[in-house]
Amino acid sequence: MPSKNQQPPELAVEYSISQLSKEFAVTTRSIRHYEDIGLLSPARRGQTRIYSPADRTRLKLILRGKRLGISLEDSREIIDMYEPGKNNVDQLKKLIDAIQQQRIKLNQQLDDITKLLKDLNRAETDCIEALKSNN
Amino acid sequence: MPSKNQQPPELAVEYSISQLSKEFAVTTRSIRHYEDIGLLSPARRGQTRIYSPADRTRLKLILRGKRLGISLEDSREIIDMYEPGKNNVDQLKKLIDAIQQQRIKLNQQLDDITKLLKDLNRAETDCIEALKSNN
DNA sequence: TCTAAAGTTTACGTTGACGTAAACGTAATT
DNA sequence: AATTACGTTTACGTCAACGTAAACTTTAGA
Repeated sequence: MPSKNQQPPELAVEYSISQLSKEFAVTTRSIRHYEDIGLLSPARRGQTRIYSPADRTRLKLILRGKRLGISLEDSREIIDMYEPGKNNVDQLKKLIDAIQQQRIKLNQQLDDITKLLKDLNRAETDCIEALKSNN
Repeated sequence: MPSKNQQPPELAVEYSISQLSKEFAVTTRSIRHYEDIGLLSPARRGQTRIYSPADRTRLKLILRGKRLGISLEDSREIIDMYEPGKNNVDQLKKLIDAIQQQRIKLNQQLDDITKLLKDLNRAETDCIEALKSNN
């Protein structure tokens, strides 16, 4: 078993699947699924998966994407944006464009969220009103 | 056909399914699906569906939810929060709690989005850097 | 030594959110 | 009268994202 020590996750050098599963409250099945579709590729010690801090970060990004309703396929794209190391000029220009697309979507989400929050505020005050008059 | 006039959608008093479909760039199949699961219940003229401004608003809320990755079931809950008219005290307290839960989730999303935007900024500058040195 | 905990692969099942015909009705245009 | 545009219902299909066994191995601990 990798990393038996109970230090904060940030400091570990490797992780077992169940450690990550617990830390991020996601099933091991999901984590393996992300590997199945090529979003993760942890090292192996024998048969057992060994996750590096980098793997953990990728998982974190995947889950953040999920919370934003981003599909796994789209997450793959986004995550791959972060390493423009070996891309050629053409690729890089595409990347910049994709980044801009994402930004647009995120700004739309920002707008949606603020509106929803306002709606919730109104709904809450309405609730409190109703409570007062209903008592 | 309801509302043949070409005035801005806000001013119409009723809508056909294809009007809404075009306005919000969603298929009629989806709109009917939302009805199937009880998220919409438009009036009928004969067999034909007639959507009121209120129906249109509900659809708008559903789609906003979708953009935020909210499931249709959860959207139903949220939308139902907006009309605390005939609820009893117990229901209202539950509602306020649910509203608080949603707020937490939304604030988490806000955090996620700002982080993602920062990441994208970094990715973009990296891209531009790579472009410079690669030329 | 046996058991319990954690790991593995393989593979079929499920759920949500629609897509995609098929088969038909109605109403306006040509 | 026939085409076109829009509407309807019914029903099977699909795709993503896992859930859920089943059957097995490996390792740590009583």
